[in-house]
Amino acid sequence: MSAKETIGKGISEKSNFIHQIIEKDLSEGKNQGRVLTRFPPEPNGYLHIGHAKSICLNFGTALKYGGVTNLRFDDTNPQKEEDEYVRSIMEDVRWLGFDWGDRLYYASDHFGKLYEFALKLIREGKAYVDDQDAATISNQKGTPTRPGTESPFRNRSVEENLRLFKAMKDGGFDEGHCVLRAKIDMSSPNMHMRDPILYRIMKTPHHRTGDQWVIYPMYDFAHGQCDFWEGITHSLCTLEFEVHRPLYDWFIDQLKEGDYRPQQIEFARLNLTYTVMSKRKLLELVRDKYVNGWDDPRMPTISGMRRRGYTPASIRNFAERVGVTKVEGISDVTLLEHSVREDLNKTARRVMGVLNPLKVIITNYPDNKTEKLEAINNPEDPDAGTREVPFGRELYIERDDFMENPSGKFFRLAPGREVRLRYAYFITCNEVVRDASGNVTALLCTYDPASRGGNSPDGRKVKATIHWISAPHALEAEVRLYDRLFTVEDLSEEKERDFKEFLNPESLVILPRSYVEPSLKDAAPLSHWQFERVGYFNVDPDSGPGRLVFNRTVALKDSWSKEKK
RNA sequence: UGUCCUGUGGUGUAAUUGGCAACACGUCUGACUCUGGAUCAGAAGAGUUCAGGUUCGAGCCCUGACAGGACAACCA
Repeated sequence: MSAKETIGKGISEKSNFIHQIIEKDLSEGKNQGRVLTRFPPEPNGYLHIGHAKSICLNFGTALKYGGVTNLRFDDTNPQKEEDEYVRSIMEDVRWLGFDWGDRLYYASDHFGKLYEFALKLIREGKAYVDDQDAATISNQKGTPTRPGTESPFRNRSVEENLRLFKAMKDGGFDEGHCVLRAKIDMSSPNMHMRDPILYRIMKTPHHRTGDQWVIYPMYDFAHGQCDFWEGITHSLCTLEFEVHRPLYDWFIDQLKEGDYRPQQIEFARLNLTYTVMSKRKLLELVRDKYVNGWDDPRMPTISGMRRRGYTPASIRNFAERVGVTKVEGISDVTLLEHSVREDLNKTARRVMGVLNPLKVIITNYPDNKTEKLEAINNPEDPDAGTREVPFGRELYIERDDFMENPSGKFFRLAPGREVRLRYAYFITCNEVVRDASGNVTALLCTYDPASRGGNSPDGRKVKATIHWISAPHALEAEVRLYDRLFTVEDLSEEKERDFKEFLNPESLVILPRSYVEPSLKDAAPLSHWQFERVGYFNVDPDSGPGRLVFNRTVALKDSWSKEKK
């Protein structure tokens, strides 16, 4: 199956300013009609929903215009990058439904050419070796409003620079002893043009090149050239690189021979309410154990969302919905959640699960009798068929579905009130059983045998239908309820306080003893289910033989919870 | 006292490139329903940051303000 079929129609149908630029380029015959994009993560962390937006944009755009997309790892800093991240990134991109085919690249593939290019700049008098330390160079940079000053080493001879740079490469200097800089303009209003550093010495083994190199190019010196060598036509990146573009263009000007040059177009990164998106902060949450790893279902990482039960289609649809612009804003997580419900509503099979059980005894139902009742697997999908659920004298219902003194618009079970048990019978609550301290421990009810299957022969109506599970058949399960990780909508507004102060203490609530119906006995890890009237859940990989663990992906929309407030 | 970027309902985006501001999410009604889900029907909500200008006509063009953001890592 091709990527396009996998993704299905819908992806990239909505246009945006980048598509408009590309359509104009295409109409003018630019790049011989070629569209080649790239997704260039640094393998120093796990991908998050913000990356998902970029992945959908890059791969989706190429797909839309008959082009392809390169996956390129920007691995120019061996101190931060690891193979574990490379693997997780590839897994996540594939899981999202995209395919880079054989176009897998690493910035480190281009180290040789980058070195040659640096040599060329030196020969042309456009780069020099600076022996000053980091602090000095930084001070000489000036500030955005004050011009910088030139390094005393700025005017070394070409020969000396060549000799020094080769010595850097050959390990002749310690880390930090010197760097290679471009000779551009120390008084440029654009800080990035003030003799940027091209190469630094780093005696750290690289995850791919080992100890072959002891000098490594800076990102700014690598990225644009990698695009160029790979033949990228449209280099889509986030807004903060806008000010870098003149520098990238400067490098390409020194490099290019014909008309071709990659075109960088910047778009706004994704921000989400109640969420942090910086890799640094996510790493901190993982490293200091505020969450249980990169794939903790509360994390906005792709692996976290996968474990939480979000689907690739829901994430793609979300990316499509938020669109692509240059306006920096914050998208509402509820839009993401809507996309998740929308997809799961169509595909997730319905089952019954009781989160907080309350025992119900049907006093007029025969002891030891069990019957099988037919239940629909998915009303949105007739092909999903039906299943049988066991029914008996003792059941569990949801504690929230009973209220001793029903208030306002509560129309579920209460003393003297009749409700329907989904797919089963009408029952009426007659008596409340309590323990010594007065807590409700069970309900004594009677059922109407004529209402079997949930229909009343006399046309009698009940206000509510509730879910239930036959007590002797119930499967015990651990249910993990997730809520937003942070308590404030927009973390970027809270500059004075540390983001961890806003962690939601109730972001994870574990219900150790919930019950689910027996059909879930062999539910596959990561499979999606709707617990009727409650929410969407999926099987956590922590499950094993005899142990079921469910994650609440997202709750169902619940107008009663609004009523309560 | 720099350079660059951006200002459209609560949020995210549109507006055939100068022609009565549209859509989605959310919100609120109502219908239907064996999920207080889904679905369906409808409503409220912006006159496009502000002030000028060009024009028969401006969210789109021009000028000037104002507001927000990015840029001063040997990070990416």
